[in-house]
Amino acid sequence: MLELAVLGLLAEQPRHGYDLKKRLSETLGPLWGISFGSLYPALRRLERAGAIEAVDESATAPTPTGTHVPTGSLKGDLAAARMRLRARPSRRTRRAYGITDRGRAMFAELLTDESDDDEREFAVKLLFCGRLDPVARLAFLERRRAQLTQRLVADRKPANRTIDRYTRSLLEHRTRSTQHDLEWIADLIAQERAEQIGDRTEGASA
Amino acid sequence: MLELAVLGLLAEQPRHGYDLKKRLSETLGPLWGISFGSLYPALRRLERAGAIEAVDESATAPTPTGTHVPTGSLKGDLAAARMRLRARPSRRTRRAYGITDRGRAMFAELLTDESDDDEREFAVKLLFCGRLDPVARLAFLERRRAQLTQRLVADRKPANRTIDRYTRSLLEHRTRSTQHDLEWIADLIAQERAEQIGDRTEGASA
DNA sequence: GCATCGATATATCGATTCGATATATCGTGT
DNA sequence: ACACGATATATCGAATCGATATATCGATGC
Repeated sequence: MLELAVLGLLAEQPRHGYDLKKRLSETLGPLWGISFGSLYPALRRLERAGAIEAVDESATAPTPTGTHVPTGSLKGDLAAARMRLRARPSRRTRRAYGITDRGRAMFAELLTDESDDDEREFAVKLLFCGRLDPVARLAFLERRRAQLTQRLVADRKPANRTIDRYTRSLLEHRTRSTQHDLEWIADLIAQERAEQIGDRTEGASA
Repeated sequence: MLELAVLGLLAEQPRHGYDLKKRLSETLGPLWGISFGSLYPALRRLERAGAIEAVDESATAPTPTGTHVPTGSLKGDLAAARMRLRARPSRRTRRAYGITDRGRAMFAELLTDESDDDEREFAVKLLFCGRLDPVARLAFLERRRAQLTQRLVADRKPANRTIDRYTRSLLEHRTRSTQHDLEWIADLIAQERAEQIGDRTEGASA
């Protein structure tokens, strides 16, 4: 799971641990607060497996991450100039990783696997599903749709036991949320289909 | 977290592991698929800590869990009669646990703690917040509201980096979901307030 | 009767993840 | 000069997961 996320980000460009964590927390937000205690071990795992490797920063990365958008003050400019001079910002031995071919293969495999994803896994895969071919992507979204539909069906028959008031509220809210999710996925699917038809038509007319 | 959930359920009545897992998965649903690999160790932890203890089933439990609502056929009745005769269904050495005073104290403490809950923790606490006094319950709900409001504010300023199409969709959906959650909590809070006022009025008139 | 299947039930293992903590550097504000 | 907050990596023990093993029971089919 973490490995998929890490490989997905590193496939774009080399990054270091802190940066990976920031990106992922920004995007996955409250759904998954990744901790360094899992991230750094994961990086070492991936490195041992030959999926990623340490790279020289500044070589490949045009945006050195920590640029921070200086406040525009004179001091800010000076600081930026100093940064540029030193070439390597290097806050406490920064270690950037890049993805290898082996890693790319691994990523493709993890992204393609058709298991019954939980909320997190779905979110992570969605984040990278732009790298799937249209057919696989549609299948991925359809799987999610089926899953949510199934969940709604299960929610339909309320448990026979006595339900506390707050429990009932939670259950009802969950059902509404699932419906909300379902509409969202349905929209995504509709868009995908529209585009695929569009592509075909263009292809035929060309 | 698991401890809070287990103690909360056992405070109602004695239960065994499998049953606990079923109840929790039913209610927390996709948010938290508790595994036996965490449940059984948790039970032993709690037992070691003197928060729960093995109890004789059938002694306290009027509903033997596995009642299953017989199909109404003759065979079903016979099976039920056999069950009743044997008194102890006992599928593979079933171990039921009951809560102790120590456990009740622990539960109260876990439920009352005012940390910044994640989604799971909030759901679990909500499940049991009926056992909080009205003031503490309102405070709990208000904390959640503040948290969600804060999250919306954070979502407001979109990252400066380039965002992939699916990432954007995910982000937008997350914001909508948070709004949805916020409305829900606001409703719960409104209800609480209405009732507290109602109680005060009744008390004054009595 | 008997075989088999699915639900019930507990247990354990290795691997993953979490949460807290330690440490260090850098830029900024005072 | 100093403190502070953001950046950055690392590690530890504990909690959790996911898979697997094992056993019993009731129901279904032959």
